[in-house]
Amino acid sequence: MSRRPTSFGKLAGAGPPVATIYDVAARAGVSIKSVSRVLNKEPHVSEKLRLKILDAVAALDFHPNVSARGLAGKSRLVLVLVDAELTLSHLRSEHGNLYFDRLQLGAMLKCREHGYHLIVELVAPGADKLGETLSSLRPDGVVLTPPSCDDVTILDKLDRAGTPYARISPSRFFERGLRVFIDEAQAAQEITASLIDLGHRRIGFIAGPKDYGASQTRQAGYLQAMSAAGLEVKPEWISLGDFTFESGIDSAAALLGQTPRPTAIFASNDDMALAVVHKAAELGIKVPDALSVVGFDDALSARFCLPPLTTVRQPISEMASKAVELLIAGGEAKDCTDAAQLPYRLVIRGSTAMVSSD
Amino acid sequence: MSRRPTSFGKLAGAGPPVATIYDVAARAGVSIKSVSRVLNKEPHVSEKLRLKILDAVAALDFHPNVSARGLAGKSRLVLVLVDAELTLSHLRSEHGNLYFDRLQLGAMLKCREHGYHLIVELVAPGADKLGETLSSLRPDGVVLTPPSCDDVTILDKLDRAGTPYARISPSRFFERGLRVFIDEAQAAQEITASLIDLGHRRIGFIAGPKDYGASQTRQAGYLQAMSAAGLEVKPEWISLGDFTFESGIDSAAALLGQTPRPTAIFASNDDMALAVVHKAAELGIKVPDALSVVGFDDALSARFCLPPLTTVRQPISEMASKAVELLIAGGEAKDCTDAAQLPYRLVIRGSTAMVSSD
DNA sequence: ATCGCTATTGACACCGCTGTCTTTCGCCAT
DNA sequence: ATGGCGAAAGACAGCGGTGTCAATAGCGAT
Repeated sequence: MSRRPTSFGKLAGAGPPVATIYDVAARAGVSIKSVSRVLNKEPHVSEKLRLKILDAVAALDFHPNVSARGLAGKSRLVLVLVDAELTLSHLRSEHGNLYFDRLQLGAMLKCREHGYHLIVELVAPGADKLGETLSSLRPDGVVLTPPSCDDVTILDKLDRAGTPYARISPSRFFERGLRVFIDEAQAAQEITASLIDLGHRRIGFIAGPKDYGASQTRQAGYLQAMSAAGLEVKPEWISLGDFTFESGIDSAAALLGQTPRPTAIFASNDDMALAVVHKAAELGIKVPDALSVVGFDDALSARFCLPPLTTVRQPISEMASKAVELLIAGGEAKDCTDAAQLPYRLVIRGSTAMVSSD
Repeated sequence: MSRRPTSFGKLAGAGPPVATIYDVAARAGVSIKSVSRVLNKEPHVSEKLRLKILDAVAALDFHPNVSARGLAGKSRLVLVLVDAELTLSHLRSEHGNLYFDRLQLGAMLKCREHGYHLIVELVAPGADKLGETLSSLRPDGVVLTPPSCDDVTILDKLDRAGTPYARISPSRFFERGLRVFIDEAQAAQEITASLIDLGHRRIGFIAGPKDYGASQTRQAGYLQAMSAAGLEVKPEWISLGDFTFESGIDSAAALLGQTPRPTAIFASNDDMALAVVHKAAELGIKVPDALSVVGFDDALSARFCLPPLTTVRQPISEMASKAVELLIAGGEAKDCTDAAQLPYRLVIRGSTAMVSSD
């Protein structure tokens, strides 16, 4: 047994005494290594010793020091990277956005459950400070959200640092890192079906860039819903966008210029859906009376535009929780899953309605 | 010079090599202590050495390990305690709330500025896990917001742990911890004056509990504005509440039952102001047409009720930034301020209007 | 050239815990 | 009893920094 002087009870000026592993070991009459074994649920500890140690731990209200553990092994820190531009734009617009609240809540609770802690850091495209943060903090895992989860620079830096990361709803590079996502094909199919149920027959679709996996998937869902309903899809009903508002304007113009024009448009993301609403207003087409519009993502703006957008919501909080879970599991075993699919939810808002007299 | 084997370049399985202070020392041909001195801007380092070391630091892209520093000295961690109930209720209500986004952004940027990191943790009344978090994380400081910044249990635990904390907009125990706040008296005076400017003469006031400092201060501001405008304040115009919605209902009933009744009511917090709006609707009194209502705090609900509430907004982001600044300064010097006052802002919304024909 | 002093610099212990390796213990077979 | 063995428990060396104190260097005064 070590004769190292225990710090417990010393009357240092700063804070009151805080129990260390040495104090616990001394009180239980064992070596610190045994205490460590119990704390980490390692095998090879007799039940008798285990109980004695647990007693001492409780009596001293001992909690292992994160820094010390981090120095010797895992940091037990999970880093959440918050996108700088996105955050700033939220703050500028007076719109509330629950994305980060939900995200953090989910991540935080899961962290707590496992004795991990959540560090929040801002990241700007280019990720100047990321390398510094990684090497000085050495988090056990990083949670990424759109759009930064698709930023090559960031992914590269993480790979180079050898830090595991979980990407929430990535829209490309599907082979990189751990991933948490929803079944986009199914969701796309379902939201298309909801338009069909409202009586729509001529339903236009605005695709995303063809090199984005998400884009392909959503289009497949749209096509499948149409064919399942026995509806024909005219080639000109599908317009190619690139997920930006601007491209949405062009696509909307192309779609709405047709005769007869579609009575509903499914834009494969909210930005483009917003553009459709915008263009429709410009053309004097009333939404949802004369045109139903649906998007995808439940973006911040979707909730606050006029009319608010019917779209697909992802369960952010659960996804964050799952992301942390995967990261922690990944640190403890090699044979763990590297991806998880969660249930989505259709959010019906004011931008859709029964088809008007056709 | 130490002959300790440098870890730089070792081909460990996990991550790529990361420079340590030993690597820097070796490359610069100095002792690690000198490197440490330079990193911490300590005196007693010759300019020549300093430059050599800085060169090595840059060349190796070295960033000191937070865990190691934490173990030996300061943790460089700032903890933000997020109120559990508040957060959950935000999530339940579909209302957006920028409070935490603003708070975190401000705190985060200031942390980054000083090489600190932000840890976010949930805290529930009772603060079960707080002791554990404090003793295992040993943060250099904690940022508290309402309502947890007024929770005795939490303050006690922090004091007992000897952890410095900064309270944002505390409403009691003004002598405890570091404080960041706005000039409530002045703000109350100004918002009262704004009612007077709208032509109101009979302005009711709903006070908070008399043992709350904030309450006293706001009332003083109200009285001062009235007297500055040469307006009399009838005793029955002041009703005592306790900052809860329920007490606001009672006070509103008392105030609105008078003849002639006030044309405007200043409730000393938003919850009570909301209650006034509620009671007025019940009595068939239109807000703002027949009654102007103002609150205080710019609470979450203030923005989203109908009509949205005119109130006083605190600069959350700046306050958080200031809080972190105070905490960090406090850790480095003894003679630092323990309180800071920041500018507020009147937020004029739909609950106030020119007084109607009297 | 020598002494004295202060400004630099370095050696070394230590922060609290985990990984590795050794020692010791309990128990069964011989 | 005696040897063999796997499980239990401990000793000890780091992890990457910081604090303390001793060693050294630089430099004006004598």
